[in-house]
Amino acid sequence: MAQLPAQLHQIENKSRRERIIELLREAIVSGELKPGEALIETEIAAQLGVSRAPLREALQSLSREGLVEALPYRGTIVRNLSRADIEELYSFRALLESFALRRIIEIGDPAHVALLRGYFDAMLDAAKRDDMRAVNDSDRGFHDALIELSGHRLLQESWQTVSLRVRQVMALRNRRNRDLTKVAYNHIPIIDAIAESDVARAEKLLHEHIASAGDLIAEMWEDGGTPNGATP
Amino acid sequence: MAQLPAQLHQIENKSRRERIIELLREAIVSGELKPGEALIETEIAAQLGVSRAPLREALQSLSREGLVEALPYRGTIVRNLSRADIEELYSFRALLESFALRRIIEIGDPAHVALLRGYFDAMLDAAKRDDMRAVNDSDRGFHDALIELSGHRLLQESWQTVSLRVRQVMALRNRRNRDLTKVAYNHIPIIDAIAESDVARAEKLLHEHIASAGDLIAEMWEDGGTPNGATP
DNA sequence: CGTCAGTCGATTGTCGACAATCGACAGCAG
DNA sequence: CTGCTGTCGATTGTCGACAATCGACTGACG
Repeated sequence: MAQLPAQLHQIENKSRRERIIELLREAIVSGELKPGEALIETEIAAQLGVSRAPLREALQSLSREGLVEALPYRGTIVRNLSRADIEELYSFRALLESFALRRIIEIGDPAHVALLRGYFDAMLDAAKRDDMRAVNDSDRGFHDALIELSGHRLLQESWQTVSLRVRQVMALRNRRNRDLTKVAYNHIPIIDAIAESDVARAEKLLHEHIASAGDLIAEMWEDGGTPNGATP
Repeated sequence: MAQLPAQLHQIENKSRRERIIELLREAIVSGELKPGEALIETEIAAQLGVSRAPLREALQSLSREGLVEALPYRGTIVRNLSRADIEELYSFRALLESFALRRIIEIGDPAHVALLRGYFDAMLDAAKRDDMRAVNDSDRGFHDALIELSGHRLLQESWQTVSLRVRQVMALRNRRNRDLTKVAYNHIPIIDAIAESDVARAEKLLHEHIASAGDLIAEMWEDGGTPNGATP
């Protein structure tokens, strides 16, 4: 089994369905497709050059993930986000991340802490360049890592959904320019608490960190659509 | 709009897909379809008298729920459950129910407590008749209610997945006959703690309640298949 | 003018047939 | 006997056409 030139990449061999899922998912969480927007199967299928079968299966998946809402015989729309949804999202997010954090401290691997510090360094670096995009990416990396390092697969599954919706919310809000370096430095006490295995303090800090982010967004949120209750 | 005779039921008007989902889901969580078993599209479609299109969409959903595993071009099998899966399942379950419990206490509605007591009464009643099935149903009702009463939709979504897998695990284990009335009475201190708004105590009791149930099952679990790691 | 049955276009739900991919096995070379 | 290569059956992935359902519109009727 001769080892071929190392620069050969694995070729992409995903089904149409999977690629459609990723494509639509990215369009939704990036805000390109806005809440309430109708996803008409015939249209999208034609646009992507595929038949409706794999497209329907993709929409089915997105529906399970909660990114879209499928109304029987009436179509599929990008799910609306009410202020209550935002609050639920962030409270649930705090729950999941707290759990991950407890497990990480329980494991107590110094390499984990080092990895988290790595994300902080990248975040701070980006903040100094005032590169908001990079700051957000590092921030996401940090929080994703928190879940990943917990080693809890069920948690990771659940996190995916939550994480996607958080990205969507962040893409949709009016971006208020806070002091980016300040945002980055917010993560340091949390990492320190983890390093010191201080569960209570780490949990408290993380909870505040997430809650304040959630409140900030919830406050400026205007219920565009009527997710479940109406204003008739 | 004349009110028709009250004994008229809403007629079932679900798509084939939905009915297939429910049917297969029930077959899996009841243990009728065993972990590792292959679900061949052509076979099942013929057996149910439907085409493969709605069946595939149903399998897609079950795959998202984690009840089955879809291997590209190689078929779909009922997901295997390792001992590690059981432990993850119960630790996550404890997390979700604790969260629900905190919210219920925060809401502080006496009607909620009354409802929970209702489930306990039914459970105790069934236990005295030594009706294991009814005890399990009431137990499930109690824990489902806990989630429901929290009023947190995202939590409810997440719970569905967890709840289904718990049912599956309970259906698959060798049923050890414990003292049913003892099982029922385990719930009383939790309800009392909720009634007294004692978060810490309620949470501690609930956590123990779930952990002991999980440990009991995990101990007697024999890793049938090799979910992710192998014994070659 | 308001109400209600009937009709219509748009869209989703379902079907049967065809194409693509996989693992297993047979056959050949060394 | 060992290892590689090509073929085959089984199964999934995809397609285009048809059926079912919905909301909006129309128009008659009180």
